Amino acid sequence: MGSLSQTKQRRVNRLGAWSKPVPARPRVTLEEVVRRALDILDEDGIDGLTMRRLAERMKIKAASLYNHVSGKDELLTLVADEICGELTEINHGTNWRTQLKTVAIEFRRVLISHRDGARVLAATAPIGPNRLQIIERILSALVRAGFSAEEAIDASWVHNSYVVGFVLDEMLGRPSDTASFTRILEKEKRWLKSLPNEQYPTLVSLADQLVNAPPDRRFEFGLSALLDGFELRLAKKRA
Amino acid sequence: MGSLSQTKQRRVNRLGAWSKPVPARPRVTLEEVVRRALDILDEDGIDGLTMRRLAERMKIKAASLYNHVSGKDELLTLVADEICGELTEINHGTNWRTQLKTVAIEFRRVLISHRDGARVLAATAPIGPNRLQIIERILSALVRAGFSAEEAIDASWVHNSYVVGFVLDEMLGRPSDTASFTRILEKEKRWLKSLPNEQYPTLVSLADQLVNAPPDRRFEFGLSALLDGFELRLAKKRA
DNA sequence: CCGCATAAACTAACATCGTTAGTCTAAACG
DNA sequence: CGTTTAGACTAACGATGTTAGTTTATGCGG
Repeated sequence: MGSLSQTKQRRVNRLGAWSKPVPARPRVTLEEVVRRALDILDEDGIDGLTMRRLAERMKIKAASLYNHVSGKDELLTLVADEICGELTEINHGTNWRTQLKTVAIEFRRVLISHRDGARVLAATAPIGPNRLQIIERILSALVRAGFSAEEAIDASWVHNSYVVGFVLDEMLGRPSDTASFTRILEKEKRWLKSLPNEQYPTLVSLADQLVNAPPDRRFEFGLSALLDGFELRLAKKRA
Repeated sequence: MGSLSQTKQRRVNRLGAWSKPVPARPRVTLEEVVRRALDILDEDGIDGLTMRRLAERMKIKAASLYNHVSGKDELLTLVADEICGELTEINHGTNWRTQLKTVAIEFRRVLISHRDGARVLAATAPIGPNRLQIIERILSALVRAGFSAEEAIDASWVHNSYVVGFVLDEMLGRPSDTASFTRILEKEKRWLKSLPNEQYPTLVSLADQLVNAPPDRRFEFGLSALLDGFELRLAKKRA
């Protein structure tokens, strides 16, 4: 991953009253930093994940974090990979389609389980072992299934960005609190119904179903459609 | 690169000295604010779009922006809608599939044409007339084509989040400068090839094609697959 | 067992950021 | 012409990411 930046500094020993006793040498590890960051993310979301708050939680000052991480960007990248580490192994016994479906569903579940998980993924580069592992698995499954290299690349990429994009959209403006969420839904429904009928006839007439549409069904609808499309291309090639 | 050279002008509140006469009543309009914000977005990206920089560009102080906009969130929402306003009218003569395809391709083109356009969309609520109009069109096209209300809702939602999610992913970590972009691609290719073969065999072996895969083809691949899936469901229902 | 190099903590500060409070001014209107 | 008021202003607050320089204590070679 990114090289850790370390500053070579001239050391000047000054004598004087050492009135403030404090530190120790190995206080925190990188793994701990990442784990704690993920904790904060779960509690307060990505906007609450601050270098200062993270440091405070670790009983450390903010500047000290830069001994373990080159900046917030690298931190988020590590958190993203940590999240992706929760995906379980792929089942090699099944066919490509159920593999892709399983990974997608599990991926979404994991992303939802961490507050702003999708936003973290969408904001960081797809590097890091766990994240690469996911792509590798999808890609190899497609190649083994008979897709050409080009098709496999396109399909795996699309597969990945569909999941992340969907969850990102799904979670947009969603409060962590469940009660206030249903209140928001109610408000949205009323708002939808109130807008001009001439301009948005379909939107207005379907307002209720639009708001109440279960995200799980929506996700699987799109996923199935996508996989159907993939399958069709594979079938055409065999013919 | 803000220059500090601007001398602060003394202004005495109470008695005596006035200094520079200044203001006027209707200095800026909301439309102008949004348009300027979009200009800045294009030049410097979403991180460069700052209330202060926007104000400066309009020869106004930052606080004055709050007379036109409730906050940065609303500003971004307006910018998002402004971007969506660039989509041209849908062609009602064609069938649903080409309509969805045309909108998707045009949508992506527009999002790409504005720096961080997808990030703005992904960060704001889907309100605003232009943005709603897009959903309305897709939705009504699907309903007219024979999809059930539920299917049309799911499909239009997926269609929308696919486009935004794809472009978001596509543009991740992409510099505005073209020259430095190809340099980054080269570096990524080398990086991909350098990682452990045992863990990522497919990724490594397909490194070149992975990096050189044209985004346009990828986008249309996924889009066609998705539409194929939609079409399949429609056909099944008719049977 | 000791001194020293160094990793890792610290303090302090900088430059920005979004946002609020309160003041003032000039255009609009009766 | 006086009053009202939208819309500008100044000033400040509290955060944020990040850098520079300093201090400390631990591990290691002697």
